[in-house]
This record gives sequence, structure tokens and C-alpha cells, in this order.
Amino acid sequence: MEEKYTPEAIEEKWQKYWDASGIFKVSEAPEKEKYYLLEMFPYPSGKIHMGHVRNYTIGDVVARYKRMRGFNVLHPMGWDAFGMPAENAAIANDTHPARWTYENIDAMRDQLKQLGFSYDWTREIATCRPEYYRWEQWLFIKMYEKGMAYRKESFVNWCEPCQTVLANEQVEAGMCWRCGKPVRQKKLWQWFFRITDYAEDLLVHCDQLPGWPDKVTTMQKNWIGKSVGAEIRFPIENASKAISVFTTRQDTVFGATFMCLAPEHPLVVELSRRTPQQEAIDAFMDKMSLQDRSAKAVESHEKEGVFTGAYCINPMTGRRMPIFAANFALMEYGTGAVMSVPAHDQRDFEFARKYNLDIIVVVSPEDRELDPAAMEEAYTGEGRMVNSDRFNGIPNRQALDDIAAYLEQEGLGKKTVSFRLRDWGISRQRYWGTPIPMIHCDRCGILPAPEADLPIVLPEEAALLEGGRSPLPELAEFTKTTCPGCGSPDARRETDTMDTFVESSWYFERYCSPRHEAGMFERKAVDYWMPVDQYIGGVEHAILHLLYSRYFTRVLRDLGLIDCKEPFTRLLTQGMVCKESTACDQHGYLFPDQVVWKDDGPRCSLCDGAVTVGRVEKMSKSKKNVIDPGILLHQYGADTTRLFCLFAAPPERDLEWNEQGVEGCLRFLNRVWRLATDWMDHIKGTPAFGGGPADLEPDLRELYRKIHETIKKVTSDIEDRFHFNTAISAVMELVNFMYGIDRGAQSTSKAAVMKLGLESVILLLSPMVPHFAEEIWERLGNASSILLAPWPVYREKALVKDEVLIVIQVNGKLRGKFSVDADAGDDTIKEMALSDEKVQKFIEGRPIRKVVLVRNKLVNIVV
RNA sequence: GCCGGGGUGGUGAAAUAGGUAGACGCAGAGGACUCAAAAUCCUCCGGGCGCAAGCCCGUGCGAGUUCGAUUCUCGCCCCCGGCACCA
Repeated sequence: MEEKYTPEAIEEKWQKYWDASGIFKVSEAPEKEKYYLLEMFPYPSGKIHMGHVRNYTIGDVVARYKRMRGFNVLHPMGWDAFGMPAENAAIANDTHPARWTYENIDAMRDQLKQLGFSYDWTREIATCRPEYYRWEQWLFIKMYEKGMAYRKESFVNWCEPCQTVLANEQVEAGMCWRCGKPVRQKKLWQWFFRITDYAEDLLVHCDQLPGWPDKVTTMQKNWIGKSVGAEIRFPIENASKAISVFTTRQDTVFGATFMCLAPEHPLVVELSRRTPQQEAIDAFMDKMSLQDRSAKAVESHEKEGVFTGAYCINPMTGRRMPIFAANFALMEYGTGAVMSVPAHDQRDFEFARKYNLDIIVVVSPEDRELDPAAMEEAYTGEGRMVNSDRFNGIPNRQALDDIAAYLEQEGLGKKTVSFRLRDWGISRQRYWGTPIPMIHCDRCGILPAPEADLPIVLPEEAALLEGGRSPLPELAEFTKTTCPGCGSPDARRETDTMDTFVESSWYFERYCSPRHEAGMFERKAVDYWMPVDQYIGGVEHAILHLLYSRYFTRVLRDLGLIDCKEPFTRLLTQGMVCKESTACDQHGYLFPDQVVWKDDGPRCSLCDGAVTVGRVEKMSKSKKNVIDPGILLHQYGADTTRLFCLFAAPPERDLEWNEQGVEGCLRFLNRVWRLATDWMDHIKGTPAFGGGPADLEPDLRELYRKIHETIKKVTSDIEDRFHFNTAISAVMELVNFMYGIDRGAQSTSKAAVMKLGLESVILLLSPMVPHFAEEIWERLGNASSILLAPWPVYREKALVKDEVLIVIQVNGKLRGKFSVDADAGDDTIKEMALSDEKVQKFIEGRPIRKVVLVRNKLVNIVV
């Protein structure tokens, strides 16, 4: 083994071998323990980016590791292939979404293969293929039949000039990103999934996902947002109707002095008719239709409202309460109406001050008296009830229950729970998505397409219309159909397509039997593989994708299609890949290779102008702070690229890209290569040392222990917490140690221990740098692939140390250290610490108050 | 704004259950090898004071709990992710 490490040749060789041997192809093997490892599938945007490389490298290490531990590992890959970017690219490059998507998939598959990932490529899926979405349509119909899918009116961003619905992303500062004109809120009939039926269940099981990071379950719980309170009816003055509100503060109902309705609330317009406020309300509604109504925007807007001209009656006090339309009230939450208690709610307080509305204190703190006129903010703390008739004097916490019970008893309201979670709107007025398999008939209404007609194929050759409009509504060959109810030839197909989150909510189940044609999946395959044992992906999906997937898994279970309830047993959310951005005055943002780093600072390679270095942020095309993995692969090879992704930071942390760090990784691989080369002749025929420490002379015993310590460290770093960076560090330490072993004086035992060391290094690194490991493994004389070798095990006996290092502190500060026999008694250690020369100096003349002893670690002397 | 996370040397990071802060890399400095360079190998590398032994300071900022805090608690500052039609 003389020659240099040449990644290109080695990587191609082993990729071919893996491919030809079909070693990553798996099937159900009930006698073997299964392990389903899944990484979030990519959107086929054109090229692999560093975020993908990182995500899939992490996954591949775990997959290969588990395989070496004897598991039957399912590790599939596919494409989240529907979505808006294909439409945007089609418009920008005068191509077609389907063509663009399929070309991207081919390019990206090649890149993934170059990285040497251990996928079972025979299971590849693309969600834009009819074979896939056919079952999504089938499921939609099942859900419709069970009442889990329904239609209601809701708002969309509408651009009048483009005649299109816009995604939130396509609205920039209230304007359309294509034509720059204002965007309006428009009401449309749309399809929804009744996810709120599962709100409680999804919430409760957040606490039964021990393999998930707490931060993710916390975010999900907050997203579901359960609150316990009461629904109270406020009769409208001079009308037979009442306004229903949801509140968690029914204890403050005696302090409610006005009512706020969401602008979208149907009563707003109704109540203002034929009142002097009619015009003001119309103007307000006009303004609101131009305002961004997302929660984010609503929270940050200046609170404003308009009197509707109508009043309602506080059912507890009989007080006349003006009814307002207010921009901070959300139609989607509770009932879309808020009983306003300005004394005890900050938002209501600000609103009352602004519009000069009455403030009545009903909860009084123990330590002071509240004066409504002098208050500077709402009092939201606890206290005793005042101005609340029969409830006066009791603690407000108790009043929560008492008042709820009273309301119920008097028929004025009832105890209830409310969720922040809303039903999942899945309708998209877009072309590049799964057609919703419904049919509109003038006579029969809305009916599902007959199952035999599935899939309802998206016409792939259709072209987008101007402004990015979906061609489907105007495509007669698509829309024209026969009504399955009455046979009328004038029925029309639904032209909305589904949210792409729908495809990604069940793809992990489809992977279990991806070519199954008789149903969504083959029962025995899903039963064997599901749930996913380890799911890995970006933290940006912590809420929506994961919640929708959990929901879908419940739906499938309730439809009797699968057994499993939670789809992902363990979850790892990885951080983003970041890099500083660079820009020059003339050319704006610059790609990293457009910047020349000179002595007087960075310069633009195009104009030689000065370059400003921006902050480190997520790699994105728009900021041009991207590293093309393709170039990296070419320059350093897959193994070095993979190693750097793993070494630079632990997975959950953001990773800052640094070119020099990559070179360090290549250097390390070269170092291992050289170590193997240097020792090859000595160790090739020798079996790895299998004895115990007692069989070795002291200097080899140390190497022997180091090897076992490394195996233990690497194993627990991978198994328990996926901290590959520290695992790699540990191997580096072992390699550094092995470099210190003298090659001059040879002995059989030395060769045997070195063989053990080198084999361990290669085996421990093999999930991370698989091509490199295969090559050295082969050169060490092994006839079969390293993939078939078992993961190394450490011996507890090998780790035992004769002596331990004890640190001495005086008042918590480090003052000395000494070595002692591992089995020395506490008193001996204390004595040794106290008699230490340096320590003496610090305790001299001061009485010893306490001596703290931590076994095998430290002695702290308190004086 | 709300929810969640993060902040440690010149730099990426480590310290797994409150116990030696900075492992392992990168960059840098010095040396060896070389005609020379590259590669490689060896040594040094948080700040201040000191000839030295050593002492003091130091994990975003301020307080607290503790014999002992990067780690726990409270308050603040800055950065990042999500906020329902980007995926």
C-alpha cells in the first residue's frame, strides 16, 4: 500500500460495488429487528444544497451504524415534487413545471449517489407521479365520506390585475410580487381537513413522545393551544340574536364594558346596516380587506376599531355594551368575538383608553386599590372579586369556577375548551399539485369522483396562464365530466389542487411498499416497518409538517388502514447551514467564488471594488452565500465533504461553513491513510489483538486502553445523542496516539494491538466516510465489504485505570492536583489533599470548616 | 407582537448527572526535513501582571442559590427559526 489517497477513484469504485451488489435493498424480514431511518425528502429545486448534504449525511451515518449493529434498516429516498417553485421556474424560464421537476430530480439523484448514501433506491418515489397521488385522492374521498374533509368559505390573498391567488410568500409589503399592485382578501369556497377533531389527542400525545426534542413538543403544544374557559352569550339590544364569546376570564365578566368582533364576523356588516355607523364600518372593512390578517401582522398592527352602531347587553350586569369591529380580533379563534374587560386585559385596556370607553375594576389585588382613572396598564394578576354582585369577596380563581357554573345554571353560557389550532385548509388554486377528486353538478351538488376513475390525472402538458394562473379551470378536457350521481354530461371537476403538505403527510408510509398498486400500501409491509424509528430533518418543520403527519397517521388508523398511531418514534431536528454574505456596491450580493481575498481586504472579482462582508446567515440563493456541494465533491470528494458536515458542529446546532475546516478533514483522512500505509507490512497477516490488558507490557496497555475508550466514546456519541463531532474528535485522539507508537522495535503483541487499533479506527469511521473505510478495510486483507463487519465492542475490563487524578480546590478554586490509587479510601485522599504543599499555603492559619469529596474527581477544602 | 431556540479564545467547537473551562480541529507563531517550495513531522497558542514560581481576571450583561455555576433561578441585551398558501 504505497500510493496516495485518491478519493475520486475510490469513491467511484465503491459506489459501483454497492450499486451492483444491491446491498442496500431491503425487504421485510420478520426474524430480524427492523430499523426505519428516514430523512425529510427534498423538494427537487435543481441542485442539492448544503442543508441536504448535512441532513442526509447525518441520516446515512445512523443508517450504516444501525446496519452494523445487525438491524434490518429501511433507508429510502424520494421527492416532494409538487409545489410553487416549479410554477415560478416555468414562468421565469419558459419551461413546463413537469419537465423542470423531472429534470431536477434526475440531476439531484445523481448528486445524492455521488455522496455515497446507503439508500434503497428501488423504493424511490416522486409525489407528482399519478401512481403516488392516486392514493392521496383515494384517501381524500374516504375522508370526505367520513366527514373529515369538508368545504367552507375562507379568505385568500387575491391579486386583481393578475387574477391569481397569491401565497403569503408572494405578497411583499401588501403588494403582489409580480405586478406590484395591492393585494386584497377575497372569500372563496375551499376544502378543509377537520384536524381540530384530533386537537386533544394530538396534544395529549405530545407528552408521550420521549424521543422528540422538548422544544418541538412544546412548540406543538403551544400551536394546538388548548385553553379552558367559558362560552357566554351576550344578547344584542333590540334583537332576538346574541353574540357568543369564548373567554378564559369569565371571572371578569362583570367588568366587560364593550364587545369586539373580528372584521370578518358576519354580524359586523349586519348590525351596522341602517345605523349612522354604516359608512364608517364600510370604510373600515375596505381598509381591512387590504390589511394582512395573519396572526403575525395582526399582533403587530396598531389596535384600531370602529363602532358598529349597535349594542349588546352584559348578561350579568345588564349593562349596555357598544359593539366594535376591531382589527385585533381573529375570526379563526374562539367565536370571532371578544368580551372586552379593559381593567384586566392589556389589549382591551389600550383600546378603551384610545376610544374613551369605561373601565370597571372587578378583581382587586390584596396590596392596593385600583383606580380606573389612574391605571396605566391592565391588572392581570390575582385578587378578590369586587363590583361583581354575589361573587364579591371571593378569590378570582375560585370565581372562575363559580361563575362558569352560575352561567351554565342560568342558561347564559357554559364551560368549554377552545383550541388555537384551526382546521387545515388544503385547497390551492394552483396547477402543479394533486387534483382534488371531486365533481360539481348543478343538480346533485358536490360528489366524489368514482373510485374507478382514479387517479384524476393532472394534465402535465398544460401551460400556465399569464400571471401564473392555473390553466385547470379553463381546460375543458380536464373539467368536463359526467356526474356520477345523475349522469349529466355537464358536470365539472374540482380545479383546486391540494396543499403539498398533504403529500408529505403519508410518504413515509408509502415507502414501506412503494410499488403497491392495489392500495395506498401493503398492510404487512406497513405493519412491519412503521413507525419510523428515527426521523431527521430541519427544525423549520417542527410544527406544521410534523403535526400534519401525526394527524394523517391518526386518520389512517381510524380508517383501519394501519395500526400505528405516532409516525415518528425519535426525532432529530438539525440546525441550518450558514455562511457570511458578501456584496459590492456595483454588483450587489456576490457568490463566494466571486470574491478575491487580498491583503487589504476582500475585493470583487468583477469590478475590483471593495466588498462588504455581511453577517452569517442561512445559506440562500437570494443572498448568494451558498457553497455548491458539486464543486466540493469534485475538489475534496464525498468522504471529506461528509466528514466536515459531521465534524464542524453537533447536528442540532447551526453549522457555519468554513473552507479551511474542510481541508482539515481531508488532512485527517490522509493522516489515517498514511498510518495504515506505514504499518501495513507489519500488521497485514497479524490477527487483531483479542486478549486482555494483563497480557501486555505497560506501554501497549495504554494504547490498548485508549482503543477501548475510543470505541466506548464513539459508540455512545452516535447511539445516545448523535454527536458525531465529538466521536470524530475521539478517533482523532486515538490516531494521534497511534502516531506516537514507535515502529522501530517490532513485536508480535505490538503488531496485534496496532492491528486492533487500526481496524477499530476504520470501523468507527466507516459510517461517516464509507468509501474510504471500504478501501482500507479491503487493503487490510478483508475479503468482504466492511458493511458486513459488526460494530466494534469495548471491554469494560480494558477501561479500568490503576490511578485516578484528584483535583484539590480551596474555597472552590483550583489549587493543586495529585494521582492516587483508584481504590484509595476517602480518608487517605482527604489527608493527601490537606498535606499538599501548595494547598497548605492557602489554608495556613485559617480554620477548616468543611471538606467536600467527590469520588475519583476532587477535594474541596472550605476555610 | 406571540411561541421556540441560541450566545464559550483570533476561529468551528468541547466540558454527557453542579466538580480541572477551552478536548479535537482551523488560523497564527517558531523549529525540523528540503537547493527551494509544497506536503509532512515536532513545539507554542484565552487575557493581564511577573525574570520566574506563581497570582488575578475570564463562558453575552446584571443579580441570586451553592463549598463549588458554561451548567440551576430571576431580570436584561443581541442573534436565529416558526407564526397556518415557501417547503
